[in-house]
Amino acid sequence: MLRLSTKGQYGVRAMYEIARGYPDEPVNIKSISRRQDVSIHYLEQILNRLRRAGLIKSVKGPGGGYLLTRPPEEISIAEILEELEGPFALTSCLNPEEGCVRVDRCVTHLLWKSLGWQIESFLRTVTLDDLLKGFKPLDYQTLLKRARV
Amino acid sequence: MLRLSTKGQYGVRAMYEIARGYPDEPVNIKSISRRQDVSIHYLEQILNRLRRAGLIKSVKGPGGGYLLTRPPEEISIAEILEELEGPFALTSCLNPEEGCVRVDRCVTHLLWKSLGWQIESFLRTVTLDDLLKGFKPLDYQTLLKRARV
DNA sequence: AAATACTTAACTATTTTTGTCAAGTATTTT
DNA sequence: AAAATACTTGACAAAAATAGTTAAGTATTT
Repeated sequence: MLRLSTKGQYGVRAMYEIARGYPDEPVNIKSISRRQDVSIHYLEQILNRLRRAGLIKSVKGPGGGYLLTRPPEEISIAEILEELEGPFALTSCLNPEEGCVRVDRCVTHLLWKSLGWQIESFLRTVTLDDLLKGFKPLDYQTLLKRARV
Repeated sequence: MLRLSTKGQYGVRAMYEIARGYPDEPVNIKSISRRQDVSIHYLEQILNRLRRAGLIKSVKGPGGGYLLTRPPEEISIAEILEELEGPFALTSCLNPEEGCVRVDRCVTHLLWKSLGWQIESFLRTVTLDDLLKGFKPLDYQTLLKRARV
């Protein structure tokens, strides 16, 4: 249930590897593949989307690879996942493109929407920099502070 | 991404209908099907699992149907979803039955685990009674209080 | 010119989801 | 006892999503 696809998982792990080279050491796809146990071809597919989204840029030629376009502390996990997996809509009726025909009568609509908010706001508080420093679950106090509630 | 299956969605909606009959009015499958637009056969499959899990009981014969085994305020959405979709493990490596071979090296392991906790603890604070009363997203203060942080 | 490295599109196997179908069993009412 | 109502169970199957592979490039630096 509520499973994250491998695309999202691999994408975050790849971004972690690229973040390690920030700000000026391009990380090539082969080393990401080796360190994270993901096939080069599959990574290409994933990194392509992240590049088009502007989260990373590529450097061609020998010694080339991928670089973050912004500092690790400014890139949240939510951003990465949104690019690879779309909006945080837990049900198809919450997807802006599909819509819901029974919103009015639906007793669970707000529930799933709230859960989506919870997930999204949590993931917005976690950045690549947190992963670099060795992510530890944050206590509620810190979470609240970061979420500016 | 992170999509809830229809089984989980329909299950919660069916439980809502059954909760409306609490404590002594059995709700038959046909009326759940009609009110929630879900096929009878599919509902049978879902209600069967919930019954085996002890969340509901069935009454046979004319006038029969399904009844909650506990008051609506004691049955959380988390309980229902766990029965229908398994544990809140966002990645297969977090599933107790599968396990993870690279926990030590995995930089995202704790992240997904924390997210799972967030989701689960949120859903534990929402009960069928909340749905009956018309669920409104709770503010953080109330959430914290309910979660006994 | 050669080596390194990224780019893109098309394709496919596998798995999961979302149901349906069929053949029951159990209980109550008349 | 018979009929009606209602739940019970397991097997099966179509459709969609996921997870990846293959192939044929293009771009840049040394």
